[in-house]
Amino acid sequence: MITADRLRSIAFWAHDLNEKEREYARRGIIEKAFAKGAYICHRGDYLESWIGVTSGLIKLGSFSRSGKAVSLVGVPSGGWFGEGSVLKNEARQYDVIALRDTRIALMNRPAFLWLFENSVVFNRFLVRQFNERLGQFIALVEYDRMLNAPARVARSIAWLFNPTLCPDRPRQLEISQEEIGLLSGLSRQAANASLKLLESKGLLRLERGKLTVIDVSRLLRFEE
DNA sequence: GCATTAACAGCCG
DNA sequence: CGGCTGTTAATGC
Repeated sequence: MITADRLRSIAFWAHDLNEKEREYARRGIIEKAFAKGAYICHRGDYLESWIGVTSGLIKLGSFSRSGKAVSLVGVPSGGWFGEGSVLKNEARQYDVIALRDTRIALMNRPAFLWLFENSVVFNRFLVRQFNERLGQFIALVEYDRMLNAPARVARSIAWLFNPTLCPDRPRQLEISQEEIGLLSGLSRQAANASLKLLESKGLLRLERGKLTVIDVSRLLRFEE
């Protein structure tokens, strides 16, 4: 179980809840650490928790029948995901992998369902969250069929900075170019070339193991 | 053509 | 040293 202070710092959605609701949330949450490369869950698992990334970076993805990795979307520190699987009480649709050492928060299903049944504010949050994810997944269709490498990298990064899914993210993100490649479904070398192009266009700034986003909305629309 | 893997040198913490 | 980056060469769809 976590403290009220801890809840405030890891759960942006809890800010507008009333005291009783926050208390239910707090008591339903534990934290766990995962090493770089570890699976947080596999597709097909019944993981009965709603998950928040409290530090580090994870990736939602899966494997095609041929064994090829399909990367869907990254979730950076501050983001929460998996509400669909908890609500429907169904198996996870995707593998979840820690791209670097990562801490996650797990809210158990009873706590989640209590908030779902009792809190209007929490439900408003959920609707916004679902809506935003739906937009991302629709954009993913375009992503595969129409976009070249730099545009893919641009979107993969921009999605990490989605202000609804991950509000108040610092513009600077600790992420290596290899991890960008994993998120974008590209090799490290291809990610490197794309990143340099995006930097030359003034959309972001590169440092060793870090990047700073300069213009999220241009990244989101970038095509070349 | 475009992206991938392999390989290597340079750099930085 | 070990991890990250920038680049090139060879290969594949």
